[in-house]
Amino acid sequence: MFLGTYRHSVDQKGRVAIPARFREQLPTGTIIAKGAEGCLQVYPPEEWAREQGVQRLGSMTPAEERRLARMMFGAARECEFDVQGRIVLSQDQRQYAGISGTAWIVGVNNLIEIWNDEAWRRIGEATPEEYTRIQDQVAERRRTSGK
Amino acid sequence: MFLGTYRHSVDQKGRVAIPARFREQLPTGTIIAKGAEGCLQVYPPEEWAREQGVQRLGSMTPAEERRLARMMFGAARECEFDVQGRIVLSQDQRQYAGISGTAWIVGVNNLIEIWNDEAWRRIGEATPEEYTRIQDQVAERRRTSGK
DNA sequence: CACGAAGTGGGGAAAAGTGGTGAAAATGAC
DNA sequence: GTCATTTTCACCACTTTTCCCCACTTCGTG
Repeated sequence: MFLGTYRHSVDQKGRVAIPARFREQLPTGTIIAKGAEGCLQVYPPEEWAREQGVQRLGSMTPAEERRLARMMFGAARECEFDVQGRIVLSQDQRQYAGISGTAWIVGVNNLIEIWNDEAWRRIGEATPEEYTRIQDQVAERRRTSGK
Repeated sequence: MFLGTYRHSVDQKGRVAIPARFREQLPTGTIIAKGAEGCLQVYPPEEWAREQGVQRLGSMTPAEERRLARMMFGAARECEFDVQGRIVLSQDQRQYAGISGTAWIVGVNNLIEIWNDEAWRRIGEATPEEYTRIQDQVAERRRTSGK
């Protein structure tokens, strides 16, 4: 389980330190991919396997799903850690996520997300009022849509 | 079962002592997260499991749920007790709950909440009249909405 | 009043994160 | 095919943060 938010620096070579708490849960075969809302997502092998199961292409696959699968799998890469526990974000990945200088590294239960400052401020930070409202909203939605 | 309110100090490192009565009911795997109305909530493992059960993030997760999952898990941490029985509140958590100097630690049946002075005075203290009114309000709401 | 348990505060060792340098590998030009 | 240039990655040194341990104070109890 990945929990917590960390702000780490990204140097000119695109290196980011993955928090030690996260790193020790990430075996080789961990994948980094593009994610929704402009973040990058780090998948442990089992979680990646789950995605592969969900997004399997075939002759009956609708166009939109084909597109998603191409983008997602096409842009993904295996993570390689250096001795200090850092991974290198490719030029392409940094551009996609708008990352330079610093990044937020966020544990989201089953996977990890990497965000640029501005996007995380918009998506992830919330006043108590906002947080309460969103929580109530999702709770209400679950209640009405039959759990 | 967690009962009672305690006022403890929060030092500059963000450490708070959890009351001994509470601590002895909290096994490893206890989680601290943001809660509604600006408090922090301490979940014993079973309570946390029940709470977050559904929310596994994947490419098929709807937007609202993604947002909530990011905020919820991003702000949560596993509690780690030192030898004195204290936990560390992260910078982010302290800011969210407006905590510095002292905090109220409140047992609320199945979980524990942590409040700043001012918020707890507002939320937690009530005159007999208020108390009665709120009780009746909740009872009425349950009656009308089935259950 | 004395004793023990619970809470508070601070200092130091160890771990985690950051930035830079140099060697090796890959790429491209001639 | 060779040489030069650029990129990549492994290593090293430094800074910062975390957390572990010790000592003191306070509170409740016998």
